[in-house]
Amino acid sequence: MSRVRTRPTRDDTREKLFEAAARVFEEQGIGGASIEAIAAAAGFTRGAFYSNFKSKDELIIAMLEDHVEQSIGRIRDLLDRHKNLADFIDALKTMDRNQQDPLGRSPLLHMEMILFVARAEKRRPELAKRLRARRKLVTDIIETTARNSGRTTILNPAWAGALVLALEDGFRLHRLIDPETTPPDSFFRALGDLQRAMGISAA
Amino acid sequence: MSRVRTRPTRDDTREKLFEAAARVFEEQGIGGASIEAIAAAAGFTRGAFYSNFKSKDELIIAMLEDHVEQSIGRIRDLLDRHKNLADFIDALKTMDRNQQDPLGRSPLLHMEMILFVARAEKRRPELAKRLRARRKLVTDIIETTARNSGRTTILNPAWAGALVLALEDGFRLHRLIDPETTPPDSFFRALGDLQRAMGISAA
DNA sequence: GAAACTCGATACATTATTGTATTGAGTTGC
DNA sequence: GCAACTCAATACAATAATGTATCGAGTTTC
Repeated sequence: MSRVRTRPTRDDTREKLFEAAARVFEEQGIGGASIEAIAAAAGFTRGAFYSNFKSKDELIIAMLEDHVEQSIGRIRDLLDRHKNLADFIDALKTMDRNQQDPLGRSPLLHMEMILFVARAEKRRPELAKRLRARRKLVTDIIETTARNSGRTTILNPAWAGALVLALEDGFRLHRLIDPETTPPDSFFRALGDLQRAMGISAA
Repeated sequence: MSRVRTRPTRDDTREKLFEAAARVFEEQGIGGASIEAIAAAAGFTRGAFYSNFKSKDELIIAMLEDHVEQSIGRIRDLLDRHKNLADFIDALKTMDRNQQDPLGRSPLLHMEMILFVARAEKRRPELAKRLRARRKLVTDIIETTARNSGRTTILNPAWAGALVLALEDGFRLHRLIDPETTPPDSFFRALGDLQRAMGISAA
């Protein structure tokens, strides 16, 4: 260990580039952002960028890996800490706000990334696979929860997961252009409706 | 009127540029597409492009106006021709496939455009307004239908519209990266569930 | 049918963007 | 403490993209 570190570590630089890229992508879109703009937003030159990533694609892929890993980690963690459903959902509500990774923080960027993955499917099928794995984790949780909580005739448990995820991203998307009629809690409100609808089957 | 027209009309050219832009945007994203690439895809040079549009932004805005107008028109038309709900939904199902405007045809482009509008909100607030108007038309229809069909305690009619639209775009989005678990009829299936859930309230 | 007009092509100047090769300050191993 | 190494900056070459000005074939008007 040196006495005083005057140079940031490699990880610091990468992290700064992630944050900067997120800001630039949000403003200009992934396709519209130049490497120069990203590096500058992070307070670096292009040299720093190329020293850390081979290309814009590689940066994006690294950001995605990071995000999916963190997201899966958070979900597993919540699952361990909150055994009953109500607690779990409560924890979800409060957590959603202050996230460390840029992708989880910005709905616009989140959408942008999904489109990137869809478009990159041919070149990079592993990206879509990662997103599908994350998706499957969530749908499985929901399916299990639905099965255990009470039987239903309205919705089959396997289907419920797909529904919930579609609702989440659907509201996220619509909130971008119509926040007035799409309050932040729309998704959780829909979740509540869904739970009630499934409970009702016993009637 | 001349006897034989050897030069295409202005509208033909614009239409070709729309189609070409849709293809290029789908492949490269809006931000990643150059004017050169769009013009070339349409079989023109950049000269033709600039003769018809001031910039890429203007082209996109024209495409959007076109799409929203057509979409609203189609909805109103369907509404007139199919007075009862079941017919209306059936007509929706069959119509969804073969649409003339590029934006309605490509889910990826549809999403891309929403992001464009969200990002352009500050520069061009009228775009988001148009999308919100289209959105309100649909939610109003759903609200009215829900009110007339049978009262409910599970979902309030005003809320049902937002829910339906979120589902539509949510499934559209997820189908891009996970078509396996998101069949094309997912949205209609969810619609059916929703109808049943609302009907149940009487029990 | 000739003058005015339209629209896409071409040519050109300018700026943006990219990727690589090299340099040098900072760091680590021994 | 000095040799090897790391990493961001700088310089450079090449290409990509933009926007404008101009030209000419085709079209309309009278």
